[in-house]
Amino acid sequence: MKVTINDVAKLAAVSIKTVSRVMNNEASVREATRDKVQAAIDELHYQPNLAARSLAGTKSYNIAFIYDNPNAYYVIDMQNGILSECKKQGYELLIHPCNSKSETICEELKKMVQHSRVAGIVMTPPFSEMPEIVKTLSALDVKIIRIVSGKESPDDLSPCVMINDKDAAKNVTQHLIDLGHKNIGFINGGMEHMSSHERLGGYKEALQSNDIEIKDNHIIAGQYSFESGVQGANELLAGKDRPTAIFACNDEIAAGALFAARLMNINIPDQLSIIGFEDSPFSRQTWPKLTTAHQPNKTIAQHAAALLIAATRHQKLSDETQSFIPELVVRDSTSRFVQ
Amino acid sequence: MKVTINDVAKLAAVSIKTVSRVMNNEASVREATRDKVQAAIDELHYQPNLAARSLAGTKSYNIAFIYDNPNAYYVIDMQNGILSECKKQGYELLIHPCNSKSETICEELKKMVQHSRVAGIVMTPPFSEMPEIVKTLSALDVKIIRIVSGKESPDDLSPCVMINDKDAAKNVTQHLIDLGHKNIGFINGGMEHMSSHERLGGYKEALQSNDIEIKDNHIIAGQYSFESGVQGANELLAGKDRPTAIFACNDEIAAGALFAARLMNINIPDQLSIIGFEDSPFSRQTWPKLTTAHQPNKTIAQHAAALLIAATRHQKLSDETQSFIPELVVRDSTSRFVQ
DNA sequence: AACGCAAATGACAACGCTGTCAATTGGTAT
DNA sequence: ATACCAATTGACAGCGTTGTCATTTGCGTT
Repeated sequence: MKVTINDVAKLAAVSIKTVSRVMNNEASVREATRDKVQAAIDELHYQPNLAARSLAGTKSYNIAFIYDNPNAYYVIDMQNGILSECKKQGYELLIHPCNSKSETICEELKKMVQHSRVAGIVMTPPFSEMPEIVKTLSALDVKIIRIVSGKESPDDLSPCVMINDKDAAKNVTQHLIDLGHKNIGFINGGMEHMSSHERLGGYKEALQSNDIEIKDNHIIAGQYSFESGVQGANELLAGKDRPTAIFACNDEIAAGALFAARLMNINIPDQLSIIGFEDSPFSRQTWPKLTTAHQPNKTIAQHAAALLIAATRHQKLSDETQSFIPELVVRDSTSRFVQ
Repeated sequence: MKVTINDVAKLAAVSIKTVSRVMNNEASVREATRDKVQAAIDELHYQPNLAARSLAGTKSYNIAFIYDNPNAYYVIDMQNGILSECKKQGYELLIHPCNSKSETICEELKKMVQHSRVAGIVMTPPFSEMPEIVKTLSALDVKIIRIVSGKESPDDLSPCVMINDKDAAKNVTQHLIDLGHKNIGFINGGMEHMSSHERLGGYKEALQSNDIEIKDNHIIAGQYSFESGVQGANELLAGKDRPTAIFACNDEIAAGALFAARLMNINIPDQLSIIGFEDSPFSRQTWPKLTTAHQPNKTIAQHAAALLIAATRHQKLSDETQSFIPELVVRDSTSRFVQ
């Protein structure tokens, strides 16, 4: 029932140490030996015991995912991405939901790291954008990888996987401009998120490079929430200088805007185009379905996990840090502006 | 930095075995000794090494959560519930998202259980409602606990935590009846889910006990999705025998119904009451906010995990299996029927 | 005070693997 | 053929805990 390294060693007629070498892809194992051992491993369906492995070795085969995000879709996607890489590489994933606003969060995380003996940590916003936390944990003997919004690493505290919200927002805005819109409202997410700054930046850049005036009254400060979308849209649509399109900072806001417009008997997309951001399943549950920017969360997370695991093995991957640009997905909430 | 059981033993002037006994809450440790050891543990902030523990012991300190559910909110709640119990009891949680429709799912899960040496498994629908899977895994040396829809255990394959959808649906329907509604439509979820059957049953019971006729044309077969809600509502509201209230089998369906009604210029709740089920965050992102039944997923999952862990320790909890009744949450999508 | 016995404690091996370092191998240069 | 050296392989200890079983302790009896 239970196959140990010993069984494999016997079958392959080598020492257990050699089997161990093969398992860990270490150098200096003769090709012929490696094949022989691999054959035995396959025949017995041998799987190393993780507990023994991490007890004996100096290395750990655990990585942790630390998050604090109310958006369940986001978390699940990230988690699944990390999980699939862990599976591939024989790592265990420890999930740590926690409260980023807690006073003792630093202490808490430190304790967790020491107790669980994790080799590395994947951090998403807001943790990834809190330098104190990154600093505290860096001091421990763990590798860290952060998923952050931006075109470049915000600092040298750890490697990062970037989501290029700015360029994506620029493209999204350009889509509206290409449809003939010149009066484009913007409903922002909370300013404690880097992504809000980046998306607003992209929006502004697009307008500028098309010589369209940036109107302050068309930029609404908001939160990443449905309610904020309703409120923001009400504000934008109430004034006399009404925009013909709205760029909502994420899909929830867009859904709220959609709803507010509907209440005002404004037909979407004929009288008003609305565009979201993220492409969460949420964006397909609205009617009309949202045009949005697809943020490949699962892929991003998987890439981050791959980098992290490589780092814990002191390997370097060729494309160290990578930047992902969410891509425009055209659905039914945007259309050509007709005077 | 790294505190081992040895350090504690030295400080407390006892053997490591005694420390181990205290850590595991074993009997036959003198009170005075226990206190002495506990003091040392506290002073050094000792935390046992999980790898060593599971390597040495016959017991495993891992439990797995197996799921296949597109509803991210549901999964996150369940996961957090299990996680919090694991934390409390010093267990690790292995997360296993997988495809219930895969041909090889049984083999896959079997492999996982054997490799990860898990002591127990928490299963949610649809896995918990697939007898073959439960049987296959029961044959292995793992405890299983299932979260299922129903008032009583569907079988003796494993202990279950029940969600009493029927009584909850009855209460929900009664709420509509109490508001004066006599024409109540029902949009069902997919019939492959036990919960759909149960909720429909509760709806029917409520009508019957109030001597209200059950009209077949008021019961729409659907799916647990937004689209299904739109379609179901269209069907219900198109006929001449139009219901004055709709019981949607979950919040997504209800949101779809809400939307369909709005398109037909039917005012909610004045002209039509709509009620959902589950109380997912989703139900607070609609407008008006949904009256629904609160399903305490996190609590349910935590309870299930507690039972499972007790079982792996060969302990029995007093309230073996428990049944949860989702409770009515009145918000803004229902109102008194006025002729 | 001595005895008996259950309760409490401890010594030690074992869990399955990896790190260290020593032993062996095979190929190359003489 | 021989010596040499790097490449390959193996022996063995040890990771931090628990299970087993032997030993000691403390308490109630006589």
